[in-house]
Amino acid sequence: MNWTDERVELLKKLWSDGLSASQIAAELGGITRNAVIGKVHRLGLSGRAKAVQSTAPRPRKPRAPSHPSMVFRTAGATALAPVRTVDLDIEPIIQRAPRPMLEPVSCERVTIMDLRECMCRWPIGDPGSESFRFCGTRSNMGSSYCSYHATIAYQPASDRRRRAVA
DNA sequence: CCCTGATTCGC
DNA sequence: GCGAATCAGG
Repeated sequence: MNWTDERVELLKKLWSDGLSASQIAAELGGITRNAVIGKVHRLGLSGRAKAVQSTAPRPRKPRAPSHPSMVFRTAGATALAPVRTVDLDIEPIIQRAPRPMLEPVSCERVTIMDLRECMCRWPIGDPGSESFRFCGTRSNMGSSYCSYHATIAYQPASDRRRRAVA
């Protein structure tokens, strides 16, 4: 890979923009960060005004499932059926935070549309995240069996007057 | 250990 | 001139 004028100009730009050598190397492609640094020095570009972010903006690791039933197995060591979820345009409000569940729940899952007050239900994921969902079971397990279910309310984000409680 | 830039030195 | 190897630092 040779240093064409085009690549050198891009290198200058990215370097002045504060990108790290490895980032620039990835951007240019087919080159190592050492090559970038070497070139930068040969061009006399070293000594940037500011090293952008000393704290690396690392992507966050995905969190663990928010409900034990996502990972629990039944007594027979049979994996639970995949949780059925529904993608709704809702604005959830958790009125009581979930606590660890006492027992694994193995029963039919329902969407938030079918949730009732008596049902075991819980949020999935972090409120505010795109992947946030509600899930519940159709059986009436109640809090004596499942201490994890949360008392939740939701309202359509598009129409907050039509507030409903699940 | 991960990352960073700086430097050296054989090619 | 190039860049891998190496170094020093956060």
